[in-house]
Amino acid sequence: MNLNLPDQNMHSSSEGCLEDDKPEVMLPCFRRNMFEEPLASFSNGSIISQLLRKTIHNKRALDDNHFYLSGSLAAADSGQEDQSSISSQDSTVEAVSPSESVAAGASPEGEHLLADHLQAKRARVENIIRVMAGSPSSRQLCEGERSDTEAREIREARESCRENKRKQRLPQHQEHSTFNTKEEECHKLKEQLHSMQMLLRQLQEKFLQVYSQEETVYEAGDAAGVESEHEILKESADVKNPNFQETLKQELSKAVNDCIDRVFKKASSTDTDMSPQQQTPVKSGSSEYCESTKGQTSQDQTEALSLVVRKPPVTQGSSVTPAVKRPYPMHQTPFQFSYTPPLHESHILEHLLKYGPHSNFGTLPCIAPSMDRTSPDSVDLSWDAMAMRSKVSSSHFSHHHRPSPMGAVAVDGLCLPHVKMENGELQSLADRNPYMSLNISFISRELKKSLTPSHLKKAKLMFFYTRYPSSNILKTFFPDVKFNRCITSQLIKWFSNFREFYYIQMEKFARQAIAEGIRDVKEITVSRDSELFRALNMHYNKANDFHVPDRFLEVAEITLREFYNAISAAKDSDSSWKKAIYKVICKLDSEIPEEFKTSSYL
DNA sequence: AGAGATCCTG
DNA sequence: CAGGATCTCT
Repeated sequence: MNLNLPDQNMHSSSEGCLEDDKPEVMLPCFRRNMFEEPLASFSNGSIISQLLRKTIHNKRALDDNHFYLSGSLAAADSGQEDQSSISSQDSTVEAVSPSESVAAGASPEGEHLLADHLQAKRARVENIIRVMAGSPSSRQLCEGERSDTEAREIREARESCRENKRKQRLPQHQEHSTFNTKEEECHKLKEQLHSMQMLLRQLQEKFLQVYSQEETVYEAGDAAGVESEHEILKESADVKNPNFQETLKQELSKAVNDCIDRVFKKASSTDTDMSPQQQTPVKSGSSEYCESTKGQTSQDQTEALSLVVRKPPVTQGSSVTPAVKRPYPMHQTPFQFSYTPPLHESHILEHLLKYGPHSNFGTLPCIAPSMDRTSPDSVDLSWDAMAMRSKVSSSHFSHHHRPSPMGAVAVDGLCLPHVKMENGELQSLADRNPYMSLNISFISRELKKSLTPSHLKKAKLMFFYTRYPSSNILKTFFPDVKFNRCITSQLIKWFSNFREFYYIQMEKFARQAIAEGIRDVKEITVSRDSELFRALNMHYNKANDFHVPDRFLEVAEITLREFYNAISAAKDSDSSWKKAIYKVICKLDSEIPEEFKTSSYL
């Protein structure tokens, strides 16, 4: 009554329209990686051919095809292959990589023969990769078809490998360090290959699973869908999946192929750096490598499939934390092959989401220099995990609208909100890439999850801006949450509880003011020093690491005055006297900062 | 009927 | 903060 109720402008703040999406945040790097980097990486397409050419006339070399087959199959197996199989793969890398065979392609008359060999070998390598992507049955077939002679050759090669290892036990220091470096690189390469192979299968499985759910189970709702999910999967998989499956296999095979090209190129360049004398004992290098990597393989593989990536120490490249978070910093790290982390599933998934399956996996952080993020492994999507990280640097989180305490490490996860923003762009991409949208939908869905304590914390902070969020707002601001009826209700309930506490405090302090003899409503104010504010801040911002917006103080003051007036007018005798107040307060919601839209905000 | 808000209780 | 009851609104 005696309060000046805010008009519309009062809460249509200057923070921008809710739907004011900002495509440019993401777009530049998106385009860059999608269309430029793959081109660059394709220029390396003939690496395998070059490497094969170098070894083609090496009569003493073991049949590397067998090695490839063995190694690939070993890696394609779900980590249960024995160590000797894996080490044979290692030795293969070594056997091919040396570049000492200068004479190989030198003789002109050998060109035709060489070309034939080259083609044949390349075909075999590609075939192996296809086997990698193939079904377990096809794999078994290959195993079964392997002749006894071949098996024996492989065993002999392994023996030779170990034998040479023993002979080379006492290398010169320089040589040793060279090999160590090379081992390190090759080991990481092997890990990456292994990871990709694992991912290949997982992606295939997920693809099948999700595609069959696409228009049936998921839309029908969660609870009911779970049980029927498998039946639907069975029914639809046979009809729909083959084409998509094949295409996906091809795409991933292509990616793996290119990855291998890069691997060999790197290995080759490493060898080139060696002195001629060091290059000569080719097998010694391979044997050393073969031995030394054996022990680590099984251990290192164990975490390569985790979606939640362990975070290494934050590299504070720049001294100052950026004031404005860039979801995809343009910062590019130099190509440091030796220090690249293992290829994680999350990398693959993110890559697929951002660039689509037709893009080149060479743009992945572990392989290519063009990382469009500062922290290659900050891929965890969860608000939860980011909140955990924020505890480390929560001291930064003290200013209004300060986007992220993570600073340079700020990550949007899969940037689901951005994906929504980019509908137009994505559509054009999807036109060129029919599987893009499919990837986006299923990957984002796969990675969403239920509410966590960190979501609760985020919701409380959001309460400073909105007391009555709609379900749409909730969906917008919790992009990493898999919404269903239950989750939505829970979130709504949270805000209901927040309001309850809020209104209880208001009534309490209003009565207190009246009891204190305050006669004029203008005497009632809410500042950051107020007891009321402290109570509210303690409830919604317990850690006190969030700067409560001034607008919330205004709203609190208005609410308090509403209660004061109502109680003063003895309206509280009416059972529904609060409803009028609620009606006023619900109009005072303001815009939630954009930063809250990111799943990684805190 | 279902969603959402409040009230009450633990 | 969750669960249940009740009420309102569509």
